Formats: sequence, C-alpha cells, structure tokens
Amino acid sequence: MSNAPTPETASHGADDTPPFRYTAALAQDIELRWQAFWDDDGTFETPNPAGPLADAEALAGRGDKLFVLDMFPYPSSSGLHVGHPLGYIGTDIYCRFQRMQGRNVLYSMGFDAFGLPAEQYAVRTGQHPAITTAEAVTNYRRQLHRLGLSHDKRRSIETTDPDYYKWTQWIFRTIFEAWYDDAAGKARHIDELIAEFDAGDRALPDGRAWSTLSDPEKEQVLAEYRLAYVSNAPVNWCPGLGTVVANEEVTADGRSDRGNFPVFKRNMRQWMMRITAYGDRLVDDLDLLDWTDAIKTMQRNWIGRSEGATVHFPSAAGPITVFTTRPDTLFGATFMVLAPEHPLVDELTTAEQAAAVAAYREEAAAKKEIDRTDDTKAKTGVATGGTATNPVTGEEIPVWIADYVLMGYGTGAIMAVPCGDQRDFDFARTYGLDIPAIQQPPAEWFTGHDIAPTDGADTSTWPIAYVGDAPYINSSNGDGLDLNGTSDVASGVATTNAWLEANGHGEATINFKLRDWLFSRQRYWGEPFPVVYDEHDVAHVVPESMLPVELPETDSFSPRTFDPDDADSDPESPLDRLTDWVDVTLDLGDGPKTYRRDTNVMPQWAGSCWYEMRYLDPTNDERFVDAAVEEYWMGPQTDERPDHPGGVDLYVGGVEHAVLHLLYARFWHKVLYDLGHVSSKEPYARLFNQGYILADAFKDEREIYVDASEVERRDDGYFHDGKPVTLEVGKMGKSKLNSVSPDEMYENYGADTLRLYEMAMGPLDQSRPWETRDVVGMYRFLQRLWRNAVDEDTGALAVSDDAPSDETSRVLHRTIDAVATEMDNLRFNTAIAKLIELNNHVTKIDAPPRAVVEAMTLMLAPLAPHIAEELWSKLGHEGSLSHEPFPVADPALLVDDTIELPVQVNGKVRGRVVVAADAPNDVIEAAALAEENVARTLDGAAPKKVIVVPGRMVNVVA
RNA sequence: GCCCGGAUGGCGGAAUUGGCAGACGCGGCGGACUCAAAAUCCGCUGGCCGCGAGGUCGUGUGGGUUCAAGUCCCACUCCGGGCACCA
Repeated sequence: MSNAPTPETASHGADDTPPFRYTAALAQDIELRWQAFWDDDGTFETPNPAGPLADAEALAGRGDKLFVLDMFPYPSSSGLHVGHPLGYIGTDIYCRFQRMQGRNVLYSMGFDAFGLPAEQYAVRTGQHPAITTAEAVTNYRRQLHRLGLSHDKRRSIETTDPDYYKWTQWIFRTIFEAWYDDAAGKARHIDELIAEFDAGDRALPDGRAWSTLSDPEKEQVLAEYRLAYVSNAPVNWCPGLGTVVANEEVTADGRSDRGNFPVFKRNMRQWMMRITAYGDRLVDDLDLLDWTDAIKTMQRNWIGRSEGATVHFPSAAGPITVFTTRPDTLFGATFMVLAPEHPLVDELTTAEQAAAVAAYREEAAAKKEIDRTDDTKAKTGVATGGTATNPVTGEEIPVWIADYVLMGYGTGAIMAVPCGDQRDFDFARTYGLDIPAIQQPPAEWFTGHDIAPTDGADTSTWPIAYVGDAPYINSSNGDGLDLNGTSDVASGVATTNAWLEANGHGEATINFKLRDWLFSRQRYWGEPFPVVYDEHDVAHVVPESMLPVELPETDSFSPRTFDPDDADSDPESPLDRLTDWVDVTLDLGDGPKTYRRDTNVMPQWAGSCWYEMRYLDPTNDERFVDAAVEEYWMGPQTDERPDHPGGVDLYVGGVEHAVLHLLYARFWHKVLYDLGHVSSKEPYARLFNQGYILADAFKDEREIYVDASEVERRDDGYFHDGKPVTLEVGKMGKSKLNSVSPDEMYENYGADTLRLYEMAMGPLDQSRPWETRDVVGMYRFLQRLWRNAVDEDTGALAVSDDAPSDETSRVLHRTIDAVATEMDNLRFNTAIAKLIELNNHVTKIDAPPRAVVEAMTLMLAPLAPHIAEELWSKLGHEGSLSHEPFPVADPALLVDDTIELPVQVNGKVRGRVVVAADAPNDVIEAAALAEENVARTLDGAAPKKVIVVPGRMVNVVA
C-alpha cells in the first residue's frame, strides 16, 4: 500500500479567507488527490475466489461477500444531471459502510450503450453511433469518477464491447438450443428432445412419425419447442421510424412512444422468446424475493395469471370458445358477446341482422383501440341473430357482437353473466336480455339497496349486479352438475371444471396476460443475431467458436424510413444493405456452404439481462462467468433463509424498470439456471427502488419551457425576462430546461458536499425536489467539522489528547449506535442528521479530543469519503481508511443514570421530572404528582388514574 | 373505473410496538466580525393570546377507538404512480 498523498499547497479562497479553510478549492484539491490515490492503490479492487481476478490472500482477509448493484446507465450525449447519481451515491455509501464492517464488497458500474437513442442521435448528427457512444461513455465515466464512487474499475463493462456481446450472443444461442419440458418444469437442451423423438419416446403433437420427416420439417417441429423461435407474428410496424416496435413501446393511442408516429399492425418474421413458458415460475418465485409488495404486484399484474376454464359453446357455425375465470357462473350465462372481428361472426349472422352487423363492424374498425376500451363510454353492440348452446343448461342463448370485446385478448369471445357482473348487467338491461339470478344475495344486500328481497330467478327489481359470495341457486342441470346450496366459489369452480371436462365441453385452463417476447429489431445499433439461414431458410445458430458475430462497419446505419402513414411499406434493416456481410460461406459441420445472415439486431433489453454476472468475471474468455465465481457472489444464501434464491444482495434502481427489464432478466436467469450454467434461481435477491430528483420547471404563456436557472421568484409569482411564467414540478431533464449538472456542484462545493446534500434531502426511496440554494447547508457542516480538527490558519491538526468528558463520550456513543443502524438500513438522511448533532456538540469544545475526532472521521467516511481520508491522514494514519473498522458503540454509555420524563395531565404535557433510570413506578408517580405545574393543573383534585410508561412518560388522568 | 402509494412549520424533511410533534438542513429575524459588504461565527424561529409564568390551537377534511393518535379504524378530498372493458 502506498503512502497517503500530501497536499501541495494551501488553497486560497476570497482575500481574507483563512488559508486552510475548507473551501470549494480545498475540497477539489483533496478530492482529486484521494481519487488518484484510490486508483493507484487499487483500494477498491475486490478479490475473486477463482479465475483471473482471484487473490486468495486478499480474500482471506475479508469477511462475508456482499454484491451491490446499480441499474447501469444508458449514456446520453448530454451527460449526467444531479438526478442520475442519487442511487449511485446511496449504494456507494452502503458499500463503503459494509467494507468497514469487514464485508468483501463487489461494486462496479457498466454502461448500457446499445439502443435507439444513440442511433437516432447519430442519425441526426451524422456521426457513427460507435463514436458518439464512446464519447458519452467517457463523459459519464469522468463525471462518476469525480463523485468518488468506490467502484472496482477492472470490472466495468460496456454492452457494445464485442468481448461483452460475444456472451450476449452465447446466451441467445443457449436459449435457442433449449426447450421447456412442462413435465419436468424446466428448460432442457434441445438435443434431449431430439433424442426422445429419435427413440420414439415422444410423439409429435400432430401424430406424424418423426423418422419420416425431412430435415427442414424436423426443424419446423423443433421451432415449436425452442425458447427462441422465429414466428410470423403480427408486429407493430412504424414506417416513420423505419422499424418494428414492441407492444410495450406503443402508446395507448396507437403511436410510437418515440417520435409519436402512427403504428400499423402487420405480419413479419420475428425472433420471439418463449417467456410464457416461465409464467408460473415468474409469478411463484416472487415469493422468494426481498422486493417491495408494490413491485411484486406490478409483475403479477403484468404476467396476469388467471385460473379458470376454457368452455366451448356449440353453435350452427361450430363451437364458440371462451375463457372464463368463473365457470361456476355458467348457469347465469344468458348471452355471448364476440369481438366484431371474430371469424365466426359471418356464419352466425342472420339475414335480418346482416345490415346492422355490417354497419357496426365498419364502425368498430374505424375506432382506435383506446376509444373501444374507454371505460367511461356507454357499451354498444348489436345482435347477430344467431345463437349458441349453453353447455350446462342446454339453452339456446343469443350471440351479440360488441366492440369492447377485443380479438387480441383471450379468445375474442366472452360469455355474459349479467346477474353477477356489472358490465354484463348494464349490457343486458340496455338491450333487454334475460338476467336470471344464480346466487341468493343476503338480506342485508337488499336492505342496503332499499329493495324488497327477492328469491328465485327474479332480478327485475335489482338496481345492480350482485357481486360476492352467496349460495348458488338455479345451478343444477339434472345431468350430474349441481352447485345449489354451495357458497364456496373455489369448490363451485372445481366441480364445474370436472363436469365440463368429463362431458367434453371444456377444461380447466390457466390463462396468462403475458405474451412471448418480441426479440428482434430492424436497427443497426444493437447486437447482431448469431444466426444464419440455409437454402431451405432454416435458421442455424453459429457455433461458439464463431462468436462474436461482430456488428459490421457501415456509414449507412439509419433504418430506411417511410412516409409515416404508409402502412403498406416494407421494413428494411440497415444490415440488409450490407450484402458482403449478409452472404457468407461457413462450415457448420457439413462442409463449407453459403448462408445468409440474420439482419435483425437484438433489443436493448438483451445486454441488460445478464450484465451483473459479467461484473463478477469480466475478463473470462472461456465462459460468461466462472461457475465458482458465480456461486461465491450469487449463490443461494441458504444459511440466511432455506428458500433463498441467490442473486445480487442489493439492487438499486428506479421504479420505471419494475416490469420489463426485471422480468426479462429474471427469465434469462431462470433459463441459465435450468441448464446448469448458474447456481442462483433469481438474479436480484433484494431490490430497492430509489426516488427521483424533481426540479421546478417553468413554462411561458406559449407553454414552452424556459431556462429554470433564469427564473426570478417574486412574491406575486415567477418571472422570466420580466414575463410571468408558470411552475410545474417534475423529473429533472434536459427537455424541461431544469437540469443541474454535477460538474457545477463539484466546482462550487465539491463532491463530498454534493453527496451529503443528495442524501440529506430525504429518504432514498422518496422523490424530492432539488433546491440548489439548500446545498450550502452541507457545505457549512463540512466546514465546521474540518475546523473542529484543523487550524484554519496553519493547517495543523487541532485536536487534544485529553480524554473526552463523560457527557461527550455519551453523545459520541449514542451517535455511533444510531449512525450504524441508520446506514445499515439505507437511511442516510437521518445518519447525517445524527453526525451534524455530534459535530455541533464538538464545536462547543475548545480542543476536541482525538478519540472523538477519529471516531467522527470514520463515521463520516462512507458519506463524505474524501474529506474523511484527508482528516484520517492528518490524524497520523497511513493509507486509506476504507477498510478500517467502523466505530462500535459501548453499550454502557448508551444508558443514562437519570432520565427526564414528560408528565401529562389528560394527555397534555404539563411538566417534566428527572428520575433515576431504574426508579420504580411508585417513585416516578410521586415525583410526577409533586411537579409544580402538574399540581397546579390538578388543583388539588385526586387523580383517577396514573399511567407510568417506564422510560417514556407519565400520564395523569384527572 | 380499478389497484398501489402519499398529504407534518415559509421550504426539504424527523418522530421504536400508539407514548414529549417539528430532529437535521434551508430560509427568515437578531447579534458578532467589517469602513462597508460578502463569507464565517453565535442566538432565536409552528400559529394565536399573554409583560411574564403560562395558556390555547395545531400533522389534508369529518367521525371513531384509547389514559394517550402524525401513527390504529371508518368515510371523504386532493396529489403522485401503475393498469385499462382481463372476461
């Protein structure tokens, strides 16, 4: 370990500022020196148990492992604003604190550098995305480094680096070569499936004999099983962007979320990922995760698992199939509603209704999805004139069409149970359809709605549908199905499902809202697929030895865009034009042959689906991560919890990734787990969502943002250039002209002040508004703390070797106790407040005792590491304090001999008494009643009751 | 429409299982230093009444439980986020 750096000279602030005052200039001097020291010293390099970064000796000196991860940034050309590093500062403090607790902490940072924004920026400026991305990454690295984050820089990655995306492609290859074995409940290698087909142990779904199939036919069959497959699925074609966008990238009104261009549905050959195979496990394993209930709920809702039944209603046009979560209510199904686009509508429609149906379908087709699904509008529909047979009652029920039923969801048809569903009830009342009761509502329900109780099927007086548990009535068909009298929905569902299955009318079904993941993009700036097609158009993944498939150089990286309204245009990827690259001769095991490369690239999510694992073993060129290294850092902590799934110990990031990123990463991780490549079942054991930094933004009368830094506050409002402007609070961002750069803060206050300010603003998980003028508070705190230890005129240490007073010791140890607890729980705002209190106490001491200053310096170190290192060095210590033990509170100093208790009379504080900490209740009571103001308030009246809460307070009930 | 959060001084926020509301910071006021200002330092700072001792009101609104409610329960208002007729 090298020696601590020495300051060159005293810094100089304003004319008569003492030369060794903690000014912004001195802070900068200190910060740059210590950042250089940490780099040279390798202070934050973390040893691995195996592989290139293994260091057995260093590892032996460390305690338990801790893997802390930030959601890595997408480097934009405009650089960081002070909102970006909020979470990074939090994780850095936590890591520094845990290092001082002896943990072996892995903490690094990478860059998610592929993606459409870089490509679009490059298109706008005419520069290659590789160049603009590299510049943005360099700027981000500088800004983050200047913040003093304790990253292990050897472990940093960029998703655009071929050495990184080689393994992204390898994982794609692995997923392509896998299938989901429902019986085993896990993914297996595709060769095992082929072996089963070859041996005749598994039949083809369509009954053909495997041995009679040609190779391309076999490949077609296998594509039905593979976890990555090409599908001729409907996609969202956006001619204005020249690319296909995912469902989740389309806004509610059917436009692209980037650029706001129209989006059209069209069919296209696309790579898909079979994430739906993991629907159950993605839901069930949420129970193993230390995430907030809010995020878990969002994932559950997105996956949308609902258990119910598929039911077939016979009709003249063939069976109409619906999915229902409430098959137990089939006896109340008195009509059906189909989407206007449903393929059976034509056949069901009678001659009399043909004109009305045609008109309605035309009307529905012209509506946007948002209008069709607008809940505030009245439901419309028309009868087809056709009927279907309710399979449990045998009754003919009318079939309607209505635009609120969407072809894209479920089967595009529903059964309507008007007595138990408000939407169906409204529809039935509007169009005069039958509403027989199938449950007997309780008496209170009738009185609650001011109507006379009815029984039997009559619902004519009901104002609304009855939704709730109640005994079934009219729910028996004399053919083996009888629910009458039962009031338990679960058993009603189970009984009905069994009957449907036994009689061939349907079966129990689990339905997911989750769809397979559209995994290809017609763009340039992404990972190329490691896929080639042969003369039969069969996809082959290239062997591992041919990875990475590098993104070819080109100057024409823009997607070809079209008239945004031209729905009939054909997508063309930038890679399509590079024929030298597309047409390739390879030997895939049966001699050199000509192939055509896949010209799609992967979506931005790909690189972020596994990046945490590359931090573990960034230079490994044999494997994406060494197995022993993965197990050390991410293996299940079964000693902590028997069902611990493994994964990152703490993952911090914004709630905007609650669904997509987290779900995709979990899916990839589970595939890798099933195939034995990782020991952890889940990538992120604990998730913490940080808040956002908000900032005032101002709009002028044209509704255009004005530069927030130029706005003047007056008593009568806000003004820009003398004109009134309106205030709008929101996320900080370049487009709102309210960004504050960290560079500005480094220059005016220093990184330590910025770190403290961001943490002191409020709890880490809460959004809070930025106020530049408040930053000075933390700057003053550091100045006072510095002055307590250092003579501002000479720069010499100004501590005494005296033992601290009893009072000071108690304050110190109470602070140690509180700060350690608060830091361990990520409550840095209150940890800072406790340190300020201690420092304010120390300020009152002439020459503060060394023991107090040393402990205070160590406690400050995670929060404001540079000034702490400098003080530690001035206190005569060699090297960095980063691995010094965090101070430990002496329990004896946490308890006082005497305590002051508030005394209430009827709940209002009337006085205070000082008693021995271990005083018995009757002594406390006597003291309380004797207190002057208490006695006066009681005015001689005898108290009815006295409540003594030991150590807390006394309440006298008069 | 449904679901999930949230609402505390002029501002950001603090407050174990219900137990002294307003820690800490900003701002404001007063003072020290200075020719003066800035910076820095010290003190005060929820509203109202009172010379004071003290009293009184007070955690979005209205009820309730309790010796005691920011905290628990019921109803409501507003703000933020998520979902979108999910069958």
